Amino acid sequence: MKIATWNVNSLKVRLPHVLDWLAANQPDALCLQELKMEDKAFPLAELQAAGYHAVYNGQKTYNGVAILSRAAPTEVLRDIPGFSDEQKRIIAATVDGVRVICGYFPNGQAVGSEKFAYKLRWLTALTEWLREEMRQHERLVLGGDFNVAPEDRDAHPDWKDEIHVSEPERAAFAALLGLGLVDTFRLFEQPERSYSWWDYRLFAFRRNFGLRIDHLLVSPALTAACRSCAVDKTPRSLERPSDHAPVVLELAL
DNA sequence: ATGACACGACTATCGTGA
Repeated sequence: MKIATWNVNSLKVRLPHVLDWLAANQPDALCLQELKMEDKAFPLAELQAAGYHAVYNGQKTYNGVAILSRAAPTEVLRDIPGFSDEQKRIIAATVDGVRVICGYFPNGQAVGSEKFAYKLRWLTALTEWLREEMRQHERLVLGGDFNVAPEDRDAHPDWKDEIHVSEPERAAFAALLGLGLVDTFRLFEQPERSYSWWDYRLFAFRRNFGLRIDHLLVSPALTAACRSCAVDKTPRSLERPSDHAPVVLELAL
C-alpha cells in the first residue's frame, strides 16, 4: 500500500500536476492540503476519471484538505471533534482498513503572535483527539503539512527564523510521537539535507534552501510494515510548481 | 533592514504563506 501527502498550494492551479503525478505514481491514498477552494469547486469528475475516490473539506481562499483513494473511503470525518474552528484543516477516512488522517497544520506566522498561539492550541486539540482515534483504529496514518521541522537536520542551516523550528512547536511534534506515532521518514536512510518545502523566492529550490515540514506518521501497529518513505522532488521542478513536494510512504500491506 | 514569489480576493493592491 502506498500513501502520500502533498500540499498543492491551490488545487485549481495544480490539478494538472496532481493528475500527472497520480498517473505516474499510482498511490492507494493521497492526502492533499491547501486546496484554497470551496467544496462546490472541487474537481471531483476529473479525479474520478483518473480512478480515484475523493473526500474533501474545503473553504474559500485558504486552507482546505482532501483524501484521494483507490478504494472507497468510509467513516469520513471533517474537523477536530469538539474543537471550534472556522478553518478547514482536517479530514479523516478509513481506506483499506487503514485510518488515514490528513492535516494542514497552522503556519503560526511568528513566534509569540496570535496565530502562533492558535497553532499551539490547534496542536493540543489534535493530539488529544488522536489519542482517542488511536484507541479506535490500530492501523493509523497521520499525513500532512505539519508546518514543523522536528529537528535541526530538518531545516537548512541558514534558516534563521524561529517559526517552524521553535521549542514549543517541536515540543508539540514530540507530543504526537509521545502517543506512539512514528516519523516514517526517519525509519530509512535519507540524503543529507532532505526537505519537503522550498521558498518560491531567491532560487531556494535550486539552492536547496528548504525545510522538512511535510510528514507521514504511523501508529505502532504499522511500523513494521513500512518499506520506504521518501520525498519526491520531481514535481517541484515543473512549471508553476507547488512550493511543497509530495512525500511517499510504502507499506507492506 | 527589507524584500524577494505565488495565490486568491468585490481588478489593485494586500493578506497570507513558510
